[in-house]
Amino acid sequence: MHVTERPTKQRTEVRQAGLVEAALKLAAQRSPADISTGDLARAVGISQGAVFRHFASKEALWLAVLDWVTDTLMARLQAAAQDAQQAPSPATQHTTTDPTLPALDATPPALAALRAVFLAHVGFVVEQPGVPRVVFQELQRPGDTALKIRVRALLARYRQLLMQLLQQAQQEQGLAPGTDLQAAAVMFIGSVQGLVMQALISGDVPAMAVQAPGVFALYQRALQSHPQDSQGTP
Amino acid sequence: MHVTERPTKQRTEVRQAGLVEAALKLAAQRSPADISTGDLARAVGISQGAVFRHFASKEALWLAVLDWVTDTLMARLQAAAQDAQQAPSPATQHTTTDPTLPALDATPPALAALRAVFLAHVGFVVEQPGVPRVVFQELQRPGDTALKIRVRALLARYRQLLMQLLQQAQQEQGLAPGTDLQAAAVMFIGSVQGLVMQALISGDVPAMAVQAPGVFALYQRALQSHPQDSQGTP
DNA sequence: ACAATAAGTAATAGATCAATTACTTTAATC
DNA sequence: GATTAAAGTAATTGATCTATTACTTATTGT
Repeated sequence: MHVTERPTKQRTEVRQAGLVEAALKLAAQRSPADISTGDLARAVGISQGAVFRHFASKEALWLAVLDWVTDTLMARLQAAAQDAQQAPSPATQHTTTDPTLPALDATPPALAALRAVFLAHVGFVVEQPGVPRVVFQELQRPGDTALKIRVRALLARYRQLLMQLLQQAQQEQGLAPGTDLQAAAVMFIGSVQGLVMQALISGDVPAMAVQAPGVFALYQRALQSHPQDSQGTP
Repeated sequence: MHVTERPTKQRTEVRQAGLVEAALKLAAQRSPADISTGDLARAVGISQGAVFRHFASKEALWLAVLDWVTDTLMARLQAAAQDAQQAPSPATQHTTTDPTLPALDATPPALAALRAVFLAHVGFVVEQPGVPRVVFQELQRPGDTALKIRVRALLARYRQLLMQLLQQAQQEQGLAPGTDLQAAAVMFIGSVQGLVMQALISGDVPAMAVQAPGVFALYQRALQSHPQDSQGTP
C-alpha cells in the first residue's frame, strides 16, 4: 500500500476535473492566492510541470474552477427555488386561490422560494467552503481580468434570480409596499456573507447551517409588511 | 521640479505612519496579497530595503495597519453611537419619559445609534476602501497567525458594540419580542459586507453611501415589531 | 562643532513560483 | 502489433520578492 502512488495516466478531462476539485479543496483551508501549481500537482499526484499539460496557465485553471462553481451553484439555487414553489411547505399550503390576492397569514410562494435559495446557498458554501474565498479573491482584482469578468457574470445571474423572486413576491402582496428591491437584493447576499464571515472568524463552518434559518427569519421580517401580530403583549 | 524626489530623512514614526497610509492606499486598488515591499517603498519614496529600518518584517507592517484600522474605526463607531443617543434626530425626539416604557411611534435611541454606527461604518469604508480587503485577506489565513488574531480582536470589539446596542434597543421595547440578537448582529455586519461586495462588482465605491440608508431602513424593519402602519392601503 | 545615532542606499543572498524544455512512458488507434 | 498521440517526468529558466549586508549620509544631542 503506497502512500505516494505512481500516477496512472489519465485523460486530460479527468485531470482537469481532479485539479479543479483539488483547487477548491485547498481553497477551503487557505487563501487561493497562496495555492501554487506545485500544491495542486501534489494534491492530484502528478508533477508540477504536468499541470500545464491540462491547463495552458494557472489563470486558465481558476477560470475552470469558476465555471464549475457557476454551473453547480446556479443549478442548485434554481432547483431549490422551483422545488419550493411547486411543493410548498406544510405551513405554506396554498389553495387554488388567485395568488395575486392577498393571502394574509400564509407565506407567499416566492418568499418560500427565497428561503429555499438562501438555505441552498448556505448549504453549498458549507459543502464547499473554498468557494467564497475564490469569489472574493478574484473580485478584489483591479480592472477587468478574465477571472473578474467571470465572477461578475456569476453574481449578475445570482442577482437576476433574486430580483425575479423579489418581484414575484411583490406581486403576491408578500412585501411591504414600497420595499426597496435593490436594497433587498444587497441584504440577501450580504446576509450570506455575514454568515461566511462568522465562519471565518470562528473556524466553525458547519455552524453556518445552524444560524442560517434564524438569519433568514430576520430577513423575511424585513420584507414582509405585517409580521403576525405580536402575541407578547396580552 | 522632480517627479522622483530625493527622500529627506524622516523619523521612524513618520515613516511608519507613511507606510501604513501607503498600504491602505494601495489596498484600495488591488489585493493586499499583491502589495510588495517594493511597492510600498516606491509609494513613500524610499528604497525597498529601507522599509526594514521601520518594520522588522512585512507582517509587522500589516500588524500596524490593522492597529490603525482598529483604533480609527472603533473610535468613529463609538463616537457615532454616542452622538446619536445624546443628540437624537428631529424625528426621534425623546421627552424625559422613562425610556423603558414603550415609545410606540418614536425610534428608540439605541436604534438611532445602530443607524449611526451603520452609516459611520459605510462612511469609513468609502474613505478607506482598502480596509475590508485587508480584513478579509487576513481572515482567510488558516490557523492563528498574529494577523488573524488581530482581525478577530477587531471584530470581537465590533460585535460587542453591536450586542450592547441591540440589548439596549430590546430594553427600550424597540425590537420585536423574541428577536434573535445573534442573528441580528450577523445580519448587521453582513449588510455592510453586501454593500462592499456591490462596490467591488461595480467598481463604484461612493455608491455605497447612496445605497446605505435604504439597506439600513430594511434592517430596521427586520428588528422592529411594528413598522408604522402602512398608509399604502386605504 | 562634532561625535553618535538614526535613516538612507545599492547590491545581493536565498526562496519560491509559473512556465518551458527535452526526454520517457503509457494508452489509444488503425 | 506497430505506430502515433497524449500524458507523464525531471531539470531548468527567468522573474519576483523578502530580508540582509556593507557602506554612506544626514540629524540630533551635548
